[in-house]
Amino acid sequence: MSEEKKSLNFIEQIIEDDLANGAKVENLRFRFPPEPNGYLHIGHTKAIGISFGLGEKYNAPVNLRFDDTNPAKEEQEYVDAIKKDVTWLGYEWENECYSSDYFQQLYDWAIQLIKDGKAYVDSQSSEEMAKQKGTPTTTGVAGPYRDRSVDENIDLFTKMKNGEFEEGSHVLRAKIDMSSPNMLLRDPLMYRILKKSHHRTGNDWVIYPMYDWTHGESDYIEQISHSLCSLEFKPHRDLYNWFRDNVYTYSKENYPLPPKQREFSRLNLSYTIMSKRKLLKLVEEGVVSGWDDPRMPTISGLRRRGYTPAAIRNFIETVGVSKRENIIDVALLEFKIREDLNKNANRVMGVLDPVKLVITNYPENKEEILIAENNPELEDSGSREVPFSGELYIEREDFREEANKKYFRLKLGKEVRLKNGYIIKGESCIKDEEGNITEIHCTYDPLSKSGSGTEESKRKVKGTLHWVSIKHAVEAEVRVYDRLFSDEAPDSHKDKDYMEFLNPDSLKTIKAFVEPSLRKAKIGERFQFQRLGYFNVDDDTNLEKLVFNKIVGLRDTWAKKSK
RNA sequence: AGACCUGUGAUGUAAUGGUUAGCAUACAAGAUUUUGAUUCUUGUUGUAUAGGUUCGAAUCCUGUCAGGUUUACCA
Repeated sequence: MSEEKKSLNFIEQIIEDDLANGAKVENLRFRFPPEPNGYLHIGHTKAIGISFGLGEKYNAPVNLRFDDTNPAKEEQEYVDAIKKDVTWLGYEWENECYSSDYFQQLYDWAIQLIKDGKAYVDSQSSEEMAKQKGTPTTTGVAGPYRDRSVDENIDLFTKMKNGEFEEGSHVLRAKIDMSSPNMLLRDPLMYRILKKSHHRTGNDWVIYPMYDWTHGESDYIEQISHSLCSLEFKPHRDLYNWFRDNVYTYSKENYPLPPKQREFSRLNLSYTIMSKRKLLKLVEEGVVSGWDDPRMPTISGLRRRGYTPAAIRNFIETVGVSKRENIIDVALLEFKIREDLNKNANRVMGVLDPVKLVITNYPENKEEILIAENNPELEDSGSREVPFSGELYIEREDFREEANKKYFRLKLGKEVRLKNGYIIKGESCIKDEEGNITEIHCTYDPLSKSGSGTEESKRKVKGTLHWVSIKHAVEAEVRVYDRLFSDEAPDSHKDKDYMEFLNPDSLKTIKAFVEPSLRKAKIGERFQFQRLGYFNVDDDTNLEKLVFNKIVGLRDTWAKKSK
């Protein structure tokens, strides 16, 4: 591998600088810390790619840590789904960690902070506290409980822990600075009472630590060197450091390396949304069939749609890392899956919108076996047999009675080639009362068979059509997807709800006919339906029913021009 | 608007004070093609803005403008 002077992104630069300033490469350690309250989406892949990518680059461990401090929203189902998705993407974590495993340590440190006069129990309502907090432009004021004695604080906090108080009656707050320009430093909450069962700790705890108190200290316990998160946590950094520096004075023998937080901009993709809450609503309201609906931007949705881990990882790689807001064109993601599948997916023929084609001079009842290359882009991918006969299906839009020279497909009096087969000439067509074409008649040139080596077989005709032999065709259900939203940034409008932009035609279910070799196709297998696009075999496939998802269409300059 | 962050073609990103600002996607033209695909060639569009520092500025400084974040017992 030629490591051409590949430029470093700003995070890699920070790490290189740290290394140059004495940090040891063997102390590098990263983490990916999802909250198990929903399914991972393409946006998370960026965070995953950054931390696990750094792990691969520096041969450093990367933990998968579940940030499970809010039992009201978190479930084991999500933990399992997240593990499956990260694994599917091809990453291996060093340790599977849970913030809930640190609840006791966090509690012990909280006691020390109280003893040092750096935390206190507040017994007001959240409204009262919010009022005292001030606003970004006005400073806050101290509440009436801010100067409780250490003994009283210890007593109250112990009782909170022991379940002697109701939810909402008391909280533990860090005592920092009510006039800080950073609102997060105006005595942030560390603990609240929550009498809910936790998916891992059950009913052991009735007080739960808040994100800010938990996250940095979890990094610290795991000795994460660089805690990388998205930009909206930038203001939390001061608080991250405040907690870290205090705890460090208590535990530097056990945990010698203080971690540091750095922030990057999150990924946004055009024509979709990236908020777990909003995605959950699509699931709950039945707009989609589930978290893994192929139209969803979730990892599980992309997987079911037929995306490959390689394509997604390449996409993330190409997108890069910076600190500016961005909306990445979904066309880039589509390019990446085409790039992968063009190289790796076998070619087959299927007709999505069939019309009958009869070859009038083809001997009655004759059948032939034609040879078709599996993948001209991949050496040694071999070939397969495709049955041919005098009655075929072709795509309805591949025939016109008459058309101008720009139309390369079948028309009356003109020739095209049937892929892997013969050159045919349009002769006539039959229509029903409404004028719809029901049958096309053509003649073929028996000497023009593909690969036969004859003069005739080498003739150049402009168009080539895909087809299936009616007698041998296999019926299949094909699900054709369009973008879920019609707007480029559906949740960026202040005056309109993202639900207003739902595309009513995002799913079309079609009855199609495919070549018989696909009878043996396995769930998850991907193919290029020639001239149409890439498709995979959906999970709903069973012995009676073959179901395909359209992953993405081929690039189609003709469709663009003919508009 | 207090504080903080960010502004490079249509989109994303690179250039770490030093040649005509690079790459990918997108778009366009041509060649090749038994997929109007692929592949190949070529082309179009950019340093938000005004000053300053410097021999030299996308890069450093200041102002302006624009966008974002920040006032949850969520993470």
